[in-house]
Amino acid sequence: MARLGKRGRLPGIVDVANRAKVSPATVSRYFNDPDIVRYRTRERIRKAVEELGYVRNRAMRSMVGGATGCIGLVIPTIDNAIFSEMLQAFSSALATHGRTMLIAAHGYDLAREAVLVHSLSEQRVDALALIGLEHRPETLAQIERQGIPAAMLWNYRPGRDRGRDWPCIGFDNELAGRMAAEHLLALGHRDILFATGEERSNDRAAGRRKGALDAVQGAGLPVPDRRRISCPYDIRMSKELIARSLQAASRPTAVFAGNDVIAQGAMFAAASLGIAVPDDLSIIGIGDFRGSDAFEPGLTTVRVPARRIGRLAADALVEMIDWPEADFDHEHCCPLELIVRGTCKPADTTG
Amino acid sequence: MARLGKRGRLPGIVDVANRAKVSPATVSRYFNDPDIVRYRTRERIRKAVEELGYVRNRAMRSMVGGATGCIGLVIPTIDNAIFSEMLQAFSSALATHGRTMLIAAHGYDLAREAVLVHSLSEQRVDALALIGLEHRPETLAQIERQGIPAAMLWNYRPGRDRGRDWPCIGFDNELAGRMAAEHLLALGHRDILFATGEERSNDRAAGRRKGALDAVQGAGLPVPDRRRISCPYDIRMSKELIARSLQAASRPTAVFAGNDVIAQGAMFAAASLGIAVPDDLSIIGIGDFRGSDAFEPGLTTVRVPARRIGRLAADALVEMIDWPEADFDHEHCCPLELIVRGTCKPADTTG
DNA sequence: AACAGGTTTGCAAATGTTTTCATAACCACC
DNA sequence: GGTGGTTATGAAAACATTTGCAAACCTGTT
Repeated sequence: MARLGKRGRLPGIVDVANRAKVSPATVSRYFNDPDIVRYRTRERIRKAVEELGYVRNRAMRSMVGGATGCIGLVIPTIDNAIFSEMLQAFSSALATHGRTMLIAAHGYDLAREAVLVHSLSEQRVDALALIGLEHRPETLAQIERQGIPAAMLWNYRPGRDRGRDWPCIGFDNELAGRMAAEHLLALGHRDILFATGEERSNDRAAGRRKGALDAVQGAGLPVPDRRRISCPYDIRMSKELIARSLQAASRPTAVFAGNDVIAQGAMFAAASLGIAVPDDLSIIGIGDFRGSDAFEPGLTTVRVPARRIGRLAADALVEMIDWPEADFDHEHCCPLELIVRGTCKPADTTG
Repeated sequence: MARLGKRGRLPGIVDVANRAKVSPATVSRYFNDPDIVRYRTRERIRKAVEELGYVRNRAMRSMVGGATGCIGLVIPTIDNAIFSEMLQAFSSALATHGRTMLIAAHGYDLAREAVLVHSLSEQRVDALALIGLEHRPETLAQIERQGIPAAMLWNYRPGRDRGRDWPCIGFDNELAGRMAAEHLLALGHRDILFATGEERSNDRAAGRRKGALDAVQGAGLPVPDRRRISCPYDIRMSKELIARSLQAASRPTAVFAGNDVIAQGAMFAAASLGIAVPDDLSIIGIGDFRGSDAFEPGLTTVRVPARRIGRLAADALVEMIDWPEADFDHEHCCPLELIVRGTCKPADTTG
C-alpha cells in the first residue's frame, strides 16, 4: 500500500541525504534551521525531498529531547457549545505557531481526566492545557513529575494554583455569577430561580452559583430550596427541568441560568408554557455563546472572553515550551462584560 | 522542573529495567503483552515503574514500525454544532480502543486541508479521517504515498472513492435534501425558500441542495433565483439573510434549510418578523442536532446519524490499523430518518 | 598565492524503544 | 537426578533523528 523508500519503508532522512548528496545532518538542519544551510544545498535537498515525497517524522524528535510539536488539551466535553469557541481559537493560535492539538474529553469526570493526562504524557505532548483549577492529586503529580508545561483554563484564582507553577488563564466565575445576579436584583427581581450547572467535577459551575447566591443573600433575600435547581448542560434537559419549576404554584419572576445553554433551555421552557419573555419572565445567562445574540429576544448574558482565553492559552504554552527558563507571568484574569439584550426587564413592582 | 531519571532526563525503559533487575526487553514486553511475562517479574516491574514514575514513550514506538496510538481527524470546523456529536462519538470510541485523537480544523478551505494532512503525517498518525469526498489531489496523494489508512466521513458515494482504497462512512446528502424537500412538497408547499450552506469546499452542502432542487424541479416547479440563498453555518448570519428574504414582497410558504443551524436562524428570523411558525411559515432542517427537539416548536428535520458515523469511523480505522492486510468492507451508507415535529404544516391551499 | 575569518558541512555518538534470536530457567515426568 | 519440552528472559541490532565537534570550504585581503 505504502510507496516504499529504498530500504523497504517510508523514505527517511538518510534517503533524502543520499539523493541530495549531503549528510543526514544537513537535511536535519534544512528542516529545523534552514538559514544555516547554503542556498545551493538547500535547493538540492528541496528537490530530493520532493522527489522522494519525504515527510519528516516529528514524533521521532522527542527522542533527542526535541519537541513533538503536539500540545494536549483536556476538556470536559466537546459535544457542546460551551468550549467550542475557545477550542477553535486555541487550535488556530496553535496552528500559527506550527503546533498541532491533541484533544481528549473526560465528560466531567476528574478520575477520567487523570488517565487522559497520563495518556497524553505517553504521547509526549510538549504542553498541556486543562480546564478548571480543581484536579485530582495524581493528575497534578503526573504533570509535575513529567515536567510538562501546563496551564489551567477557564477559571481564575489569584496567586497561582496552590503554590505550583501553573498559570491560570480564565476569568472569575464567582464574579460572573454575581454580575448576572446583580443585574436581576437591580431590575427589582426578588424571586429568582437559580438554574445552575451540575457541580460534580466542575469548579466553574460551583463558582458561578456561589457568586450568584452570595449577591442575592447579601442583599438580604433568602433563596428557598425550590428555587435552586441543578441542570445538565443540555438544552432539552434544562428545558424540562426549568419547565417543571415554572409550573409550580408560585412562579419566579426571573431565571438565573448557569450558562447560555441552560438559558436557552429556559427560553424554550417559557415558550412551551406560553410565558412571555421578558414580560412575564426575565432570563439571564452566562457565556454569550456564538448565536446567543440571535435569539428572539436576544439573550441578556455575561460575556465570557472565550476566544481570547483560547488564544492567550496557546501563546502562553508555546512561550513556556520555547523558553523553559524564562519566568513570564502568564496568568490572566480576563474581564467580563454584561451584555444587555432583550430577555430581562424590570420586575413588576405592583405585585 | 522535571523529576529526573538516573542519567539526567526523564526515566526511560532502561532505568526501569535496572531497578527491577530485568532487561529492557522484558519491560517492553510488560507493557505490550503482559501475559507473556511471569507474575513475579511483572510485580517487580510494576513496582519499579511506580517508584520511578516512568511513563512510556509512545511516540518512540513509531521508530521500529510500531503505532503511535494517535489518530488524526481533519474537520472543517469545531466551532459549531454540526460535527460536535460525531466528534464526541469518534473520540470516545477511539478511547475505548486505547487511541487518542489528533484534531485539526481547516475552516472550509481545502487548500488548508492539504497542509493539515501533511502536518498530521509528520506526527505519524496511525490513521486519518477526513470529512467529505472532495479533496485536493495533493491531499489524496499524500495519504496514499504515506500509506496511511484513511476514511472519508459524512458523505457517501457508492463504489469507493475514485477507485482508491478509502472507504466512505456517511450518508447520502442528496437523499437528505430530497427527503426534506419532498416532505414540504407533500404538505402542498409550492413556494419554498432554499437556504443552503455555502458550497465552496463543501460537497455535502452541494449534495443537499442538488437533492432538494431535483425533487422540486422534478415535480415541475421552477425555483427562481430569489428563492435560492447561500448561508454560512452561523445562526446570526443565517437569521439576517433569511429575514431579508422573508421581508420581500411575496413571501414563501416554507423554508428548506441546509442544516439545523440555518433552520434555527430561520426560526429566529420568523420570530423577529412576527411570522408564526408553522402557521404562516413552515421550516425544515437537516441534521437533528442535539437540542433541535427542544426548539419551540420542535424542529422538523432529517435525522443524520452523527454519533453512529463517529463510532463506525473509529472502529473502521482501528481495524484498518490492526489488520492492514484484511480487506473488510468498511463502507457505510447510514440510513436517514425524517423527524416530524412542529415546524411544518400543510400549505394554505386557499391562497 | 597564502592567510584569516567566518560559514557550511560531515562524522559519529546518542537517544528510547521494539524485535529477533538465542539461551536460560522452569516444570512434569520418568 | 536426568530429560525433553515449554516458557520466560536477555543481548544486541535496528529504527530516524539531532547535535557537538572538527574539518572543509569560501571570500576577500594582504
